[in-house]
Amino acid sequence: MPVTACLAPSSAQPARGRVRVRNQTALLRGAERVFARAGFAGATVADIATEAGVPKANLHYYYRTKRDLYRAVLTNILALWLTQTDGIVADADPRAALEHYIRAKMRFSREYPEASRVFANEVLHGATEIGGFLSTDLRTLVAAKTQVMRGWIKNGKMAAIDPQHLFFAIWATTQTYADFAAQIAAVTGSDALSDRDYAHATDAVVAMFLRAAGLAR
Amino acid sequence: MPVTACLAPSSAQPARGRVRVRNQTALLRGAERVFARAGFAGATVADIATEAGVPKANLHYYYRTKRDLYRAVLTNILALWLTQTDGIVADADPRAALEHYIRAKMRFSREYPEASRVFANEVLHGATEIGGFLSTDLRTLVAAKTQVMRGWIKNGKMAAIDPQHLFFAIWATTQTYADFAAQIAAVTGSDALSDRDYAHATDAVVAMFLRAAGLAR
DNA sequence: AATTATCTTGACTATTTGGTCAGGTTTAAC
DNA sequence: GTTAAACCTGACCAAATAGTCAAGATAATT
Repeated sequence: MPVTACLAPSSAQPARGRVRVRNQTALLRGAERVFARAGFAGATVADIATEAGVPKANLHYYYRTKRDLYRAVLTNILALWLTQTDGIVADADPRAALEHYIRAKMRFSREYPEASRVFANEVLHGATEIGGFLSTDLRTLVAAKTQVMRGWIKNGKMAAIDPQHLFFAIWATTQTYADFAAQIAAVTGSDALSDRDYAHATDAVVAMFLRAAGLAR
Repeated sequence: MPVTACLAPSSAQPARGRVRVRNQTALLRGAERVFARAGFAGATVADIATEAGVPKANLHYYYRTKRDLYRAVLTNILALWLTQTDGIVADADPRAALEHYIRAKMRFSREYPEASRVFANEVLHGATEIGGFLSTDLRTLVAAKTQVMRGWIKNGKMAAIDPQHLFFAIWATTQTYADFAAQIAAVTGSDALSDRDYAHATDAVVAMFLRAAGLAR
């Protein structure tokens, strides 16, 4: 299911009617899929329009350019990227907080693989559209959360790992199950991971990072 | 430095002359850079030709199609991807072997970021060109190495982590320093990681995974 | 030196693609 | 019901792009 399915379309413009909402939602969903499949450059507006079930000219009525549409898709995705760190606060139990975060990230990869791939593609090619978000919102968030972890470490509640690199490793590992699904499928010899496979993968990843952080039971 | 700089160009065809070698090398180097920057769809043959310093028509003399050139670039990259696991054998010291592997992977990300990005982009979009490689060579290699690790685990020389997911996590984490450099730079607030930063990152990653595998000193 | 094979490249083409637009249709407001 | 705003879309266009080609230049071979 695309991220777009659970968010009102681009709140930048006032929703002038329900027709607008319906069409923008369809376009954002289709765009997310096509951008995930082909990247920004490889996606064609004709493809997106077909996927969304609207004529190409109609797409341009709602989004003046392909880039505008791309940015709208990214905005929806970023909204989901920031959340889920709520548990990481000073007086929380480190193990529970970290486990919760990792499981949430794994669930994100499972439920929104297209969103994850669009994001990955964007960053891979220099984050030209979302560079601002990364160096402000995300950076601020990470600064706060790593500070919390440094506190945990100082109090002996967690092993002395560099919290920033712990975040990088967690992001990379959890996203790999969406972004590099083709590689994982090839190596495991299956077409796609089943629910069971995913649950097992999640447990394995959680176990790895908890042990890495000195938080294993 | 591009991967291509240290490999003879496409050994598929007999190198008929030194002119051929020189031009193919230049083209592969240029192509690696441009594909890394823009992906397959986003790269233009004109760009690649310019980057390589040859006329576009000359590019097509050596590589009939853009796809042929892309495949040649990938072939060079894959050659480097498989190596470096030599240390992971039954009678090796698990800690030394794993540390060596992780450090080699981090070095790869540092030295060949373009190659890493081309590979990432290819897998991200379904691995249509290298799917065969992944499901044969890589799969076989992983099967062998995970078998070794299962032996280590059985003998109590290593913690009971799923070796396959350990590989996925190591690949994801080490590659992230090349593939998601934009994100890392934004979060750390620097333009690019210095040698010191990279050395520190490597130590952090090694420490994390050794602890995760129950191999920390 | 002659001959052949390899290489070089400006000019060209067919196709794809992002985006426009004018004129028609539907929806909402009163 | 009338009017205005929002919506729809087939047809069109300019730009970009992968790939071709033919004629000339260079290198290799004898």
